[in-house]
Amino acid sequence: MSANRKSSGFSRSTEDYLKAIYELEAEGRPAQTSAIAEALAVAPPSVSGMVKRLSESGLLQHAPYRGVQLTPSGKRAALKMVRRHRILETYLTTKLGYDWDSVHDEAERLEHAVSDQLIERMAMALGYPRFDPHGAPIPTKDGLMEEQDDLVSLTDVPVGSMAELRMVSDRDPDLLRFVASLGLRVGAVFEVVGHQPFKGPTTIRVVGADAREKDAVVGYELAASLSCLVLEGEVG
Amino acid sequence: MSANRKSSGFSRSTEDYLKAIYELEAEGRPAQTSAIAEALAVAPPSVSGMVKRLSESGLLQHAPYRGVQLTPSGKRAALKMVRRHRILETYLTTKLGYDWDSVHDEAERLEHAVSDQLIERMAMALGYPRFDPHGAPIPTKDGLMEEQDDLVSLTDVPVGSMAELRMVSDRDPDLLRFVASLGLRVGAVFEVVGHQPFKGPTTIRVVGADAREKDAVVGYELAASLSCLVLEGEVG
DNA sequence: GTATAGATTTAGGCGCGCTTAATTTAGAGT
DNA sequence: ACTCTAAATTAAGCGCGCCTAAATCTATAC
Repeated sequence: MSANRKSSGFSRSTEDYLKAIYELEAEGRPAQTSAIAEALAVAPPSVSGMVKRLSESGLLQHAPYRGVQLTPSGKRAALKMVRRHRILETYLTTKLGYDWDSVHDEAERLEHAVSDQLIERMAMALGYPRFDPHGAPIPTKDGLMEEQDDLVSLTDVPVGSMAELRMVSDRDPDLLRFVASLGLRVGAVFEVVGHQPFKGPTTIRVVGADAREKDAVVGYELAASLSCLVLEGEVG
Repeated sequence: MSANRKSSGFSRSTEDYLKAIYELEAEGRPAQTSAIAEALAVAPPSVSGMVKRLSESGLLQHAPYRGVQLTPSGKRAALKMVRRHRILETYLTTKLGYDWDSVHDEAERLEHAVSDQLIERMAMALGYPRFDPHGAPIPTKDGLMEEQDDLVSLTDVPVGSMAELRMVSDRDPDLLRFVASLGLRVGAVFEVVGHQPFKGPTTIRVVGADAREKDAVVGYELAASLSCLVLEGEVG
């Protein structure tokens, strides 16, 4: 009889590793030791050790010196954590008045402590939302997640197009606060005025809530992390 | 930089020990090693080890072979956990439809993961409740807790008196379900029909929601764990 | 006053997840 | 083909919190 049994049956660390590996795979990158280490803020040898344990548990496959891949059961567990995280973020924002820049850390801790029952009750109270406050799709209980294949990064939205902000990473609170300060939230509509070359900034014209327009300049790195839906061809 | 920093700054185990010791002290019993061990379902030597660490951290005083006492800072930390637990129980019951018999375990896990901010937001959403669903008083943010000195155990309510159920331990879900099945909840009013001697059962007549009356027989152990307010002298 | 039962502490050890230091491997460049 | 670098792994060890077994203390009974 060991400690640390929650409803998932995995340790806190195990849950963190699975989620981090899932997110790396989802970004297309192969899940390398160093990438996992960086995501979890641990030293690479810690990852080697944990990867060994996880592959012995059948949660992932390990090609030594090459990388790691989730097995179906590992992916299922990871998606469960993603669902928990996003339901929690949505609940905290909708029901308890959290801002979108402050929910991540809270959800990060709670996702290891909640029961399946609590998550389902929160989901029900929210009307089974499909997206979290940052626009990320919420996997269903059965581990199905909507594709977002029509989204492009702001850097790739053609000049002159109208576009809608659809998704921002929840990782960096400062970034989220800054984005909000530009008048941008998920669903905000704007026109792309121009891209500077050589990874320079993008200028956009945001349609504010009061129908006023406001120009904003967004650095390349930030623009690259904003996922948008291009609305139509050219403007007027 | 070690792991496991939450807003409280203590490890999960530390929080559990402090709360358990607090609850033993609150019941008047001296907090002995074996009592702590039983409360936490660990072996006595584990307690000796942890007590050593906790007293080195200044959270409690240890008189070897005698027992343990919380220091002011230990008591503060313990009351914080009690507040968290009771706010969580109240929130889950009031806002998410949990029954009073199923909230304890969920709160037990969540209390280690929530931030101070989340607890305060929940408390606000609930209108700063003074009691949890089992009738236990909720300490304030500053660690003040209402006295409940007018309550007596059901075994001590005089025959013929009317009384009101005010508090039940949240520990045992089966007990709580059974109590509910008798028509008893916090605030329920009943008449004590009789006590059998030699630790025999107590018979009560519960005033139901539909104003019908229902007799119920309650074993001694259970009766001892029901805290009641005696309403007036004799009936009729 | 002493024997003894029961509680407590010490001793020794384990698993998890982390670290740093040393070693091995993969893969790119010449 | 060989060298060199960056990434990954192995080696060794630590802290926490748990365990069992053994030793020790307290307190009660006689």
